[in-house]
Amino acid sequence: MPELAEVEYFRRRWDVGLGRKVSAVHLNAKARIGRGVAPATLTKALAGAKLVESFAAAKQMAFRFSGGSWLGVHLGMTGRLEAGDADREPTPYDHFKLLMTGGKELVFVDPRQFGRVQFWQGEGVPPWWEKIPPAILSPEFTVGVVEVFLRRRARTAIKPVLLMQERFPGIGNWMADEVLWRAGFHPQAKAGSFGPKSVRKLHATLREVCAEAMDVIGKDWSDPPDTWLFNHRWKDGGRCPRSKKPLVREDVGGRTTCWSPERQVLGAERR
DNA sequence: ATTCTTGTTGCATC
DNA sequence: AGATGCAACAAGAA
Repeated sequence: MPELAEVEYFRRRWDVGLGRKVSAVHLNAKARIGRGVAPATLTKALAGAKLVESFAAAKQMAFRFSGGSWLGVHLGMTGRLEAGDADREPTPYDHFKLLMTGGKELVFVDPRQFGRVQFWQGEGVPPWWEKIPPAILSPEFTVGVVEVFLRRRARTAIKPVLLMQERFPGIGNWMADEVLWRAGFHPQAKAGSFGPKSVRKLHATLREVCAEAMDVIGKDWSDPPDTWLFNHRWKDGGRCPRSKKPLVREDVGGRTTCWSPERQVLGAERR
């Protein structure tokens, strides 16, 4: 579920822990989400540490604690962050939990366990955090870098290309479909067939969808308006909010993809 | 019962 | 060497 804006939303759910100290750490050692992290190391470093600040970038989060300790969280497909008091009803998938002063609990819930936690202690930001490419909403995300990347992935359909985190950090399945639908490009158009005008259009639409998603979903997970593809994409018999014609759902590059055949025609990207 | 899933990675192949 | 495609991970939901 979690893409760019949902990740930002979940980051804020742990804000209740800011300024509080960790009184206990629970990591389910058998859960896949903790692969590579020793529960004892985590407990030793975090117990008594104060949660100082948090960050979200792409589909990742980082939580900084006093003492130079960093917790990284990736939510995978079904992960979510919750916060509650001591009387919070546990779920069977509370694989990681921080008990905080004041009786607050910060919980990482993930049924499928494609998500993960990471830990790092040292000067500055963790190495894995530094490797996250420039955000789509940052000045470094230029038309030029999009153009170069599309050329490099020339023979791949544009849909799976938009899912590549190395260039489009935070874009997931629904955002990729939303972008292509708004920009009017067929998901199976080859990345290499995009002309200069279309690359500019794609770049601008990526920015637009990211900004609107952060605004609508990132703040309080409001329902997106019906003018987005988002509200129609999973429904059988769903219709395009612009053309009112039936939407199509089909596998593209291994992922279910929804588009409006009326508006997204192969070849339109050549301009 | 069967097929689906809003993500990533590692591996085989081109 | 770099690009491409796909199975695997796990478990609930439809």
